[in-house]
Amino acid sequence: MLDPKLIRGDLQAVSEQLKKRGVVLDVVRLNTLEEQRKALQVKTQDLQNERNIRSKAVGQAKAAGKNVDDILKEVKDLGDSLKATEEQFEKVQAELNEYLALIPNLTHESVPVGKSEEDNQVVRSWGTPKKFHFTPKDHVDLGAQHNWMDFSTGVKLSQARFVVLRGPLAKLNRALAQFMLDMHTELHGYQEICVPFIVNSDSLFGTGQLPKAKEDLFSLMGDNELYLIPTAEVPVTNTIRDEILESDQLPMKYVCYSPCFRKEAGSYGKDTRGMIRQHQFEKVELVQIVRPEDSYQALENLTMHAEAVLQKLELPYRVMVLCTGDIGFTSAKTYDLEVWLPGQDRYREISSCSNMEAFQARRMAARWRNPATGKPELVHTLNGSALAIGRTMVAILENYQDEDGRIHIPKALQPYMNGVEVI
RNA sequence: GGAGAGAUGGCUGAGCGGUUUAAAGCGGCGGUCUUGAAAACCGUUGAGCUCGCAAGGGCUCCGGGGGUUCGAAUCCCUCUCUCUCCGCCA
Repeated sequence: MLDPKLIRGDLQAVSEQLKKRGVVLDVVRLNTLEEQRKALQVKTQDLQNERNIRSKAVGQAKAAGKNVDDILKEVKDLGDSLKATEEQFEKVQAELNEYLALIPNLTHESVPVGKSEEDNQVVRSWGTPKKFHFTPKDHVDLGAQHNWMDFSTGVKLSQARFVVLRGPLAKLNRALAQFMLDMHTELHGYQEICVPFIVNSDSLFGTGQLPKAKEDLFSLMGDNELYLIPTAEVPVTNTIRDEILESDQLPMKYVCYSPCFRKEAGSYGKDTRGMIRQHQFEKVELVQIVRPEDSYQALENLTMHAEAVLQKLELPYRVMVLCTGDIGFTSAKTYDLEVWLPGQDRYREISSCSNMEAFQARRMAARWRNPATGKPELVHTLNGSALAIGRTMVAILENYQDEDGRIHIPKALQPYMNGVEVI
């Protein structure tokens, strides 16, 4: 959510900024609603004040043993008009909030302006794509050879975009999670956290998945409105919802392993082959809660922590800065890490690291007490995948294959595979 | 799943229809005293919204939502959560 004061104070500037994202604000409607809000709020509060004063007079008159019939009649009419005004005010307020909740974050000035994925820019590259003296297979063919990666059973158990992993690949999946968690806790100073994989709508509103991306969430049947998490970002970031943190608690750095569930509603026909786009996948997520002045340095650090995983696994990748047209709803600046996939002969996204600034914090009422002012102020929140485990497995299969279709295990990962060097 | 009890500021806890503008204690912060500290004493200490150039006003919040009333922390309905006991259970 953007600062309502900013929208009120300089709607034109906000509107210009959002145009870079391809979002057109209904300036006239917003102005109209805001004028109505102001008038109705003032009127409501005046009437409430009046009611409070009169009601108190009733009490005093009664205590003094006077007759209160006249005052009572007077205040009753006041109550009626108050109720009507309050209803109007709440209606306008709700309409305004509904609109505000759908406005995306403003992008940082360093974010390149662009329309689509095509306009994202390469920031840096690491490693060189390996030359194979044979035609490399893709992960689907490699995974199928011993029935280690089984999509048809996934369909039988659930539906399309689910997979069953067996034997060495199931173990590789577990090893990767363990390896990443150890790296971030031991080398990068994150605290491991284990959270619910089912969350309520308040949490999803807090991190910005609701109301806008509701169609991409799996919801649970039952009386309560509950959803499967699309990312650990939701429960982990929401741990500080409605909190006022002391300054010595910052920065908070959490690493969390979790499954993620996404309907992929907008991706019909995209990546239908293989493990790239599944309804359920696992991920190790980094979340940082920081002071506002530290958030852009934190974004650089967090991105490097994600990169470190790829470097340890010796997987070639490049860092992209997403342009204004491709960046996510809640983000002010995002770096995507793209890993080289020989089977597809191109780079594919394996991590996304973002600074949300105060966008989520405002939705969550997540604050810290600034010692300089003594007042509660909004924190900045960041998160990034480090990494998506399914896609990392895909990258290892395709990059570490030999002519026989065997997979060599990256050195750093061997201790997590009981010393096995090849599968 | 069944029965009962409860939810009040950072914490403990009073209030159960009208000087509550939420008592009191603890904690926090500032001060006096002290070489320094402790103790004691004094003062101070919630959040959000809003009007205003400012000074300074006003409104809302006692788990969430709704209702009764001129007036609700207090009465009613409902949901959520916590605790105790019973049942079931990885």
